[in-house]
Amino acid sequence: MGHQLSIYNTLSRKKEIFEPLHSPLVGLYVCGPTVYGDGHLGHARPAITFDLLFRYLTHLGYKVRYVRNITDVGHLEHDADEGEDKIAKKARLEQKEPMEVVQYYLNRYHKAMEALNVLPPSIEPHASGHIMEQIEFVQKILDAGYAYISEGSVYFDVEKYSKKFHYGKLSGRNIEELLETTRELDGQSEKHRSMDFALWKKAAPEHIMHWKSPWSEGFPGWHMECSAMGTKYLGEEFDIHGGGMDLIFPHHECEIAQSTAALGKETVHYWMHNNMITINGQKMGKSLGNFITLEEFFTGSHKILTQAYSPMTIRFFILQAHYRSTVDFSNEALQASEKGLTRLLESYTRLQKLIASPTSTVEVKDLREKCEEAMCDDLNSPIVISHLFDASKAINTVADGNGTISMEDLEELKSVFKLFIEDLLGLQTENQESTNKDAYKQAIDLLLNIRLDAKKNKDWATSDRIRNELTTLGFTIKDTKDGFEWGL
RNA sequence: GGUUCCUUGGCCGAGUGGCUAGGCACCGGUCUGCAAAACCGUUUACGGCGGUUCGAAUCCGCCAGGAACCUCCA
Repeated sequence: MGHQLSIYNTLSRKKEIFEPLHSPLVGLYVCGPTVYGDGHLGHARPAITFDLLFRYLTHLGYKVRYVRNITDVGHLEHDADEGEDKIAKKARLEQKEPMEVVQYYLNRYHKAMEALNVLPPSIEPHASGHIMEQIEFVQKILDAGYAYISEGSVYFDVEKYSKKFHYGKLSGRNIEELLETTRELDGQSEKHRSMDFALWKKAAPEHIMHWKSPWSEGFPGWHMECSAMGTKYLGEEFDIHGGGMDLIFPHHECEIAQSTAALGKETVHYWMHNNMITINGQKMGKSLGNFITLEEFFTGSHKILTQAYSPMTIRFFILQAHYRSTVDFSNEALQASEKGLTRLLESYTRLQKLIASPTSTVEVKDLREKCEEAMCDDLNSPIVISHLFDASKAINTVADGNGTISMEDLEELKSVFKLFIEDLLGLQTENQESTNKDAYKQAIDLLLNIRLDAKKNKDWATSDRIRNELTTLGFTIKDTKDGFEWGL
């Protein structure tokens, strides 16, 4: 390894060399979904981004503890302190237990993640399973003097906190100004200031999810779960915290404030944020109603989609852009990704069948190095992919008989492709259910061998019939110099 | 209004001072019974105007357009 991993830290707004606190151990926390609806394209972005990070850190030899939470309580609609709990609302509408709603959407989320070949995290804690930890965390903030109790709810005192610490350091918000302009107390609210946020909320009578606490029968504020669960599983200081850019404010800013107030120190060393997926230049999101669920992508059932897209196409589409860029959805862009992915994976299949020669006419020696370099540069997956395409051109040249490759180079190329395509980018190479059955494979081979004989006898009718009928069934048939290739 | 960021060829999308990104599409060619695939070649760029520099897509300023956050969102 000639390179050091550098990652962009939102705190400093620049790339920094990654130095773990307790190498080889690495703590990674990523904000997971609020499970009150089906996962959409937007959910796939952080999942895939941090899956790539998880895989790469592991490849570098780190022992990663990856925590991705499940928000199943406390996430309110409309206003952080006034709206209805999202899970509870869904449960009310569907006349179900809140946990029934949670389990249903969580199962579907897991299924989608598995399809996208996103590795499961080491720990997937539920907010509702850590109420005690959250109550203790709130108590610590109260004890430290940075929170106040009002009508059974507990609020974070942003003004007091900002006298000693920097509230706004992550989002770049200037809180001094806001404090000036909101000096007047708002008599309508339990809160002293509009910018104060809830650590614990007293449950209104209609709320169906509530727990006992020293202050009231109620539930934790949304930001609380990440502070409590992150520090519980990764320690009071840990390495990386990730999530979508839209969570920077208020969620992550509040998390920093909570942890700093309670523990007196910075908990997170590197903050990483993936950018948004847009549709017609606008953010794709639940609240905007312009989202397409992952299920709809896989089946092509959304009206905006001209076809179905496989999970691997979605994954490749996302990896073809850098995680800190916005990426704009369109059928055209997805179809381009689909074709590109096919090209890449077909050359990978061809690679397995190449015959070595005494010498090489293709250059493969620095491929591994170039790919590692790109990954180390803040996970630049598009560059990795461009290098792999260069290599796939070399593979095709050799496969066509227009070049040669030595045994040494061939082994290196196989090793690099396996590492980057399968292990790191996580692109599954074949549909294992359909092509792994030997009898099935041999039957297709038999048909195509019959076609080959027909071709030799210039029996084009038989030859074309076999090709056309197989094509109709969804196969792709390609003639090569001395035989054929096929796929589904 | 405040904060942050973006504008690259027909489309997507890297690149942050000099060296062909890459993919998709298009066109020409090789191969093929035909087709597909593959390979070779070609074409289309850095929002506008200034500035710094020997040299700028890349740095600085202004202008235009767009986005995210400031209320829940990945």
